[in-house]
Amino acid sequence: MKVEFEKSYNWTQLEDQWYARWLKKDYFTGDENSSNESFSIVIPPPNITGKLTMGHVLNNTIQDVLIRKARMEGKNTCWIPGIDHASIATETKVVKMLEEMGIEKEQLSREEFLDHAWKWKEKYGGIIIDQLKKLGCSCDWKRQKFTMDDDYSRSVIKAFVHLYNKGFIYKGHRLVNWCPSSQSAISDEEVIHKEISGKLWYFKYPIEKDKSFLVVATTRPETLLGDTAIAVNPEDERYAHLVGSYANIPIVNRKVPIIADEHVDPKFGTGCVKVTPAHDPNDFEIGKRHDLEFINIMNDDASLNENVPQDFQGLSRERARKEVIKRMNLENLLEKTEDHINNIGFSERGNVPIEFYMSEQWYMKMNKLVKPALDAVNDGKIKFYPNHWVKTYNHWMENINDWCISRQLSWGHQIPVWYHKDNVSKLHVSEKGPDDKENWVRDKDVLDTWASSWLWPFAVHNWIEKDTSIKKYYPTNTLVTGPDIIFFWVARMIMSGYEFLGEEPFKNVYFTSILRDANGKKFSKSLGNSPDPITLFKEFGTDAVRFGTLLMAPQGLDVLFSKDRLEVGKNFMNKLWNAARFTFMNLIDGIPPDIDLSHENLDISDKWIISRFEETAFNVNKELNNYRFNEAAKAIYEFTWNDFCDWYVEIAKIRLYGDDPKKADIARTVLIHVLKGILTLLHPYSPFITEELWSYFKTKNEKDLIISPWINGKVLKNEQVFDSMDLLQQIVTSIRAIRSQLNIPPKKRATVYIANSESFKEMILSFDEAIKMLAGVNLISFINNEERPSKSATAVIKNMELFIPLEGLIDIDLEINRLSKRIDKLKKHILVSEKKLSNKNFVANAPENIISHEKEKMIQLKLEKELLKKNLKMIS
RNA sequence: GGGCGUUUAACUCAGUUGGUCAGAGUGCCUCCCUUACAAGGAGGAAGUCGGGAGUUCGAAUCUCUCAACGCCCA
Repeated sequence: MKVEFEKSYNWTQLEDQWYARWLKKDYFTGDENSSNESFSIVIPPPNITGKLTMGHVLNNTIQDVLIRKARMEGKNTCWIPGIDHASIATETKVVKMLEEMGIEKEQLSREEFLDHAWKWKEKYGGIIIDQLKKLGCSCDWKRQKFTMDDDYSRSVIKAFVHLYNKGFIYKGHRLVNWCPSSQSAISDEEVIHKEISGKLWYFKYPIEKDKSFLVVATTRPETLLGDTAIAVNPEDERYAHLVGSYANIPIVNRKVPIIADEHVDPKFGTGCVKVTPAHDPNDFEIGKRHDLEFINIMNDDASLNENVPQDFQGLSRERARKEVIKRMNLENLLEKTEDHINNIGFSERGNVPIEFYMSEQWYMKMNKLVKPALDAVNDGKIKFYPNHWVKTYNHWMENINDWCISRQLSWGHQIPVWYHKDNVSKLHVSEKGPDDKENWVRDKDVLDTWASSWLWPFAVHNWIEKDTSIKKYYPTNTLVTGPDIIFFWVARMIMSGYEFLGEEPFKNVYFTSILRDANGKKFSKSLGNSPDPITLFKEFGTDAVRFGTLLMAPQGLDVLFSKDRLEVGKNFMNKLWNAARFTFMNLIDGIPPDIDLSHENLDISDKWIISRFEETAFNVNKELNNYRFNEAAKAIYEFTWNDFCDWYVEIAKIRLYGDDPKKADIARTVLIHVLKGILTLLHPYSPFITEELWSYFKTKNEKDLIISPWINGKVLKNEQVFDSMDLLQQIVTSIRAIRSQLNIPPKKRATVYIANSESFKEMILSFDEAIKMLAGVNLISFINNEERPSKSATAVIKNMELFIPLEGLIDIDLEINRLSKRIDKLKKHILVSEKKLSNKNFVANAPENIISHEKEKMIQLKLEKELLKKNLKMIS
């Protein structure tokens, strides 16, 4: 047992100390040989380019709460951490770094580039892991995985080959979402649609047969250079006579057909559109239907290629747009320009508008993978919290498109497909590759990062060897992640789980809140509005940040984050620290002798605080089981502050400072018992401070808090105790209110007279001392109805009247005012009550208990009103 | 255009199967540096529960409708 107790909690030192001890004691490591029930979580692997954000704090604290609680419950816990190689993001960073060193990626061989990338990973990839440790995450670090570890990579390749052999993976030549910044294809999910205010240009295209013009509206003038048709709606009578004839594309001077296609919206622009099959998905379909020419006019970086007139070649798309407009204007072919709101797709990573680009890519067929994944969620095998995400999930799954999985990058898992040198159409697909490697060329592309991380729940184990850990820890219990990656990751993990292991990857999915700043703006790097968690840890203490963050994050709603709200957490930690310090300071010879609380003669406050604690523990469990982390935190907070500190500790002082050592020991024992209970319940939220405080009170036989038994709590039927405490609190609060409102100086002791006290007299006598201490009273005197003191402030509790004589103490007018206000309020409530009870329908239809309750309520209200009126008369 | 969510005190949120004077924290006002804690204690003011309609004896709660805001999809 410790001897000193600092005046305030000094977290900076203690956090690191405790974390080091937990690691040393190996508390975080899952035991594959344990026969205890398993409880496992896989971390959503943060990106190696990333630093800890408040989003990570929220997400990982929740996982830590789950895993710490399970550990205390005696389960065989395993929280598997790791990081994600993040193809595009990492490659972008490495390319940039190389540029700064004066090296062009193109100058390097694949191997040389990867060498640089690996070095970069070694240098920066571990930052976020260290930060997670600062946060206190109790991950099984011995199992830490990286998505490009050897065994993990083999799993990814194995999965590809498996799906290829099943016919689920194919190569397709079509329009893809192209990111000109990373110069790679990206999937539909990586395209972010934004509304941008732009323009609509009206161009005149000469009609071949009669030298008149056809006006088309376009948002993308530069694609004119790749137009191969003009299209109108077949129902559109304005243009019916032109269908089948030809127009001339200005600048390029190309003769193109005027066609009719149902896809054309007659209400858009002039009802007449230009068709650029190689650069627009709708036009691509039109092109196929009408057998049009597909002219690709762009390079990989979206500059114009050799398929456009010489003076446009090499121009950026932005430049080309200006030039086309200029030329059209010069030739008098620009009819007008209108403002227009454009829905533009941006590349998620590159943050530039995407192009639709014709290219050959690898796709994964989704239709067969979807079914078991859809069923699992809809049959409740996998539960979502909040449940409403099921609808979003279903909608996406039911309208799923094939998944473009190839990326034109080097950093990632290279696609295990080889093309024969003599005949490119001859493919080899396998994990090992062809035996005669010299005759084959491997596909240069790598897989979409999500096509590796969708295997995460089982590839973190040695899936290929099927080692014991996969049996122990798959399926996992809960996935905690943001709703923004429900399609990218959650849905795909469910599909892969069923496809490869025939079982769901997790039983529950908790979708976290989205963090916003105080103005409701989403936290983002580009806005720079996201606070640095490490700075916050230093300023408030990590426990306070964890607790405060969870306290402000309601299930299913966004979080408006502000530092002020972390103050709540910090103050709470201070309160807890001081409650423990108080308890500790009152232990005379260390922890009191072993007192069996179930047999000792406890006083009402003891019984009350123990019952309230059990009830709180019960509620905390209930809330946690429903993933209501804010509610559970609130329950601990309110119990600790309002019940334990404000009432129990204050009442206990009577015995601690009294002269009966036996009674004092009982109070000490209860204080320690409840305090340790609070530490237990709070530990998952705030592990450092609770472990530290625990160390002051733990007995020789007890372990560190992190592995001490969890408390489930129970609801004790203890009405007498609750009624007594309720009465005490009412009396104290009423007296305090009178004192405060009538400006009775705090040091001035008051005398309280109680009339009509028969039924409560004994109860009141039993906590006579508590009332005196808590309410600043020197004498409590029971009186008859006839001897009511004149000139008193009064309160009515149950049917008792409390009198505090005013003579010499205060201003009578204040009391007159106070009583009048209360009487007005009572009148209002009585009116409502009377109206209800005089309603025949109410009396006839409402259940008996409601009616009797209403009657009783009205009697009480009336009684209080009458008594107060009487007293008002007496003093005025 | 389709879907989802939100709307309760100045702010952030609770409010379970409809019935108990509609609650909490922060902020605000008053008093108090009382020997665990001023990062604290005591008290107080503050709400036509987004608008409208309906169901019901009774609606913050159920139904419909309108509105505003946010997110996702097309």
